[in-house]
Amino acid sequence: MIRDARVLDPEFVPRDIVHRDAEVNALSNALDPITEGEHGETMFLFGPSGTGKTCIARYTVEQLREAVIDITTQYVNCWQNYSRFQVLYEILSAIGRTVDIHRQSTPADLLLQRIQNYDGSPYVIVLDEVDQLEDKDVLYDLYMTRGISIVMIANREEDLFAQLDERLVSRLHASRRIRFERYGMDDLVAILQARVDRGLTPDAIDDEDLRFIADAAAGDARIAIATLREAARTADRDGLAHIPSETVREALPNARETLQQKSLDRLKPHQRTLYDIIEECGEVDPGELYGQYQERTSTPKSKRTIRKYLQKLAAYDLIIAEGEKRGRTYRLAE
DNA sequence: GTTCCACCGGAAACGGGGGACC
DNA sequence: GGTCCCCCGTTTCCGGTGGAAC
Repeated sequence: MIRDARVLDPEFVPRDIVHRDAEVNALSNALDPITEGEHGETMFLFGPSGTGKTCIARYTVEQLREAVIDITTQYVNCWQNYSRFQVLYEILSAIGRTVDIHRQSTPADLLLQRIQNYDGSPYVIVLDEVDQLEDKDVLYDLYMTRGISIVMIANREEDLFAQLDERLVSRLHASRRIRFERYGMDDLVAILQARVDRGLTPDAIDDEDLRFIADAAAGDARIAIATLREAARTADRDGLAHIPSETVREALPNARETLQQKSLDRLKPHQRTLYDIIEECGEVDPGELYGQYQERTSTPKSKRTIRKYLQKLAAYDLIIAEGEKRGRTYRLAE
């Protein structure tokens, strides 16, 4: 039944984008000067998870690569590459100047210097999850580097700008922003249908079941595609030529669990302990949480480190930190 | 209204690990 | 081998803040 499993991969970038024409056009226009050998505009893409920001950025950059023969591009996930050094290293690696760079001892300033000295083809950098960068000053350095066009992706505009210093805010104030709203029901159905057409055999799934998935995903394309993938894999494993409705319904919780498990797998052991405690307690205040954490760990980290871990868990959407300061409690995300 | 205190989060310091240089 | 420099995870310090107790 599965003709092309890549299409069902959450990272897959389709050849044709459905229902994001305005966003694609806005980003294409901003980067269009590059086709004339000029500099692209600095862009921000804002919106909730699963609204297609990363997909649109990758797609548009790919289109640009097809239009411009001589161009360099790099996608950097600032979640995985959150330090100044890591970001600069990723950017430098795309222009092949990292051979003699050592991750433990080379000064980050040397990496920046090499990027600033780069005088090759136009360079487009996509910085995904840019709000997860620990050192935001690197954005200023990159902004001031000529020959580089930057596309930055984050969930919430207010949260990102609250983290930037005034110098950066004033520079980036004029940058263009594209806001991504949650997908509507019909949009999600169309996205799923496009994946079905390319990835599955004809009539592999009923329209009604596609609508069920779209409805249950509540505007989040990640969940919708993961559910389709889960259902298709189950039916394929069972040797079926058609995905039964009950398989689709069973796939939904499994898909959510798979997405959540991916986040859980990225946690360090101490972070996982914290998650387990919060899961068992339902809702817990910081004092109680740290007390239980100390009991379960032979070499507990400091309270400050635990607060950093909890911030990470919240940023992963695994937990919710409710209230401020002393009135704060932690509980699992829905 | 005031005081106390738990908690948050920024900044600086610390220490381990690793490469470069002499 | 010793020293220096750097990155990075962690700890320490501390000012700010909101809720509880008085």
